[in-house]
Amino acid sequence: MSRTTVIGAREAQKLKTRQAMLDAALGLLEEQSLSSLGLREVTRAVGVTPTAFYRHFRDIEDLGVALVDQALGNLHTLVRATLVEHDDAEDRIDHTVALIERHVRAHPAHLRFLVRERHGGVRAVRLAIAAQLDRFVREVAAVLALDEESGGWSEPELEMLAGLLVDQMVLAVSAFLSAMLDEGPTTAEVAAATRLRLRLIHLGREASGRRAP
Amino acid sequence: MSRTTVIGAREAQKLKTRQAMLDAALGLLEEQSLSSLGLREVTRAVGVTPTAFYRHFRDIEDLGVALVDQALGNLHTLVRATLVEHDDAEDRIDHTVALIERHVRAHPAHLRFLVRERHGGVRAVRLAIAAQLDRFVREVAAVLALDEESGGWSEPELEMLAGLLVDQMVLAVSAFLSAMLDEGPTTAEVAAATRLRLRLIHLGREASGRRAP
DNA sequence: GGATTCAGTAAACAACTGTTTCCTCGAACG
DNA sequence: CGTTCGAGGAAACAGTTGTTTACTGAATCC
Repeated sequence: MSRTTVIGAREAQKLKTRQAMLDAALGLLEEQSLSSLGLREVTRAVGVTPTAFYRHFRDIEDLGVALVDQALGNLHTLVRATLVEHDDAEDRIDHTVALIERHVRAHPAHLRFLVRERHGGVRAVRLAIAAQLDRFVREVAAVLALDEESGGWSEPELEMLAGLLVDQMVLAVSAFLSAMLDEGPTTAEVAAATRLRLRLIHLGREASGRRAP
Repeated sequence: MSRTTVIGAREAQKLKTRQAMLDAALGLLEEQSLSSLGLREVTRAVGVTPTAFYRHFRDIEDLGVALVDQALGNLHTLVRATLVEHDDAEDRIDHTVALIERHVRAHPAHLRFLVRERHGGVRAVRLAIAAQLDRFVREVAAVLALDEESGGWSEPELEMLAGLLVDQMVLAVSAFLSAMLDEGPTTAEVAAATRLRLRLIHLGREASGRRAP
């Protein structure tokens, strides 16, 4: 399933420094946004010459786009699995919120980058994130379509619901990150509030199906 | 109701340059984020010396915080008025979405700044925006409390609902802004999708009140 | 095993940044 | 009316930035 190319020690080293730059950039981006990140900052943090940067990226914007894919990488499949695994509404909500909290704790920098640059100042990165989230929305919609309660729901309606849910997840990620910095409510409060919101949305879904689909 | 201080020609000029700096900054921020905005950029755009900047702000962060209040200024009261004016759910949704679209067209730069810096790289600005939005949430909750359907709703539950709605408004603002730049869906599609979302949330509210409040 | 490719280096470029110190000159005050 | 005050200007400061050009030396290819 995974396309692996046999790899020489030559380009192994290249990939290693490339990844080092991405990691260093992610670290530096915890306290600033992409549009103020300097290419010299990145290379300095890695320990290479500024010129080496150009062997891997055209400019910082290019690096940002590369960063998007890594950041959204696993969350897709994790959420999908959680949704498929549980079909009771309350279970789904609890497990999804717990999953998000765990994921934020495990990869704070990646997710901070996503949340920050989703509406950030670099157009190409904004578009890359939007494209990834769109894929995510369609995946979630596909899972929702399997539920019994999706009886008379059209595809656009399901995508609307999925979009609503994905936005709630992103907002939850942002709130968890704030909680970890002691800005705003605590982690427990964020989890509780998110569950409440998701429950309300679920009720809306049920009610919507029951009257005019 | 408005506290107006009698004003000399002296500080009238000072306020004028201060406002010119805020406006110039807002313009420059359409294509970058606050953390990359230079104080020299701002003064150059206004046509004053870099040193003049310090007569008005300690640094760019300070200017950013000042910008927050201007940006959120009117939307509060407009939304409040719209909610109070209509109590039919469908009317509320239609008028609120229309109001948001109009407001985005009228003040794109202010709103872009808000959406961008809400999760942006400058902590003080993030906190200022969060504080303003929190006030907004409490205002909306207060209006919702007047509805009949808010029978057995506790205050935290009402604030949860209000928070959900305010987040939807912010997301709608962001989507309208993207539409104006021909990123993503068209303006009409954004309006339609937002109305769908708000309807679903309203159904959830009704259903939630009907069973366990 | 010799030729070639290419990741990373070294040094220099002009342009820009935030901040300081001192100065100017018109309005405001007593 | 003379004095004080304060918004804005001039010039210089040491650092920083992105990008170019020419190079080295080790892994790869034939």
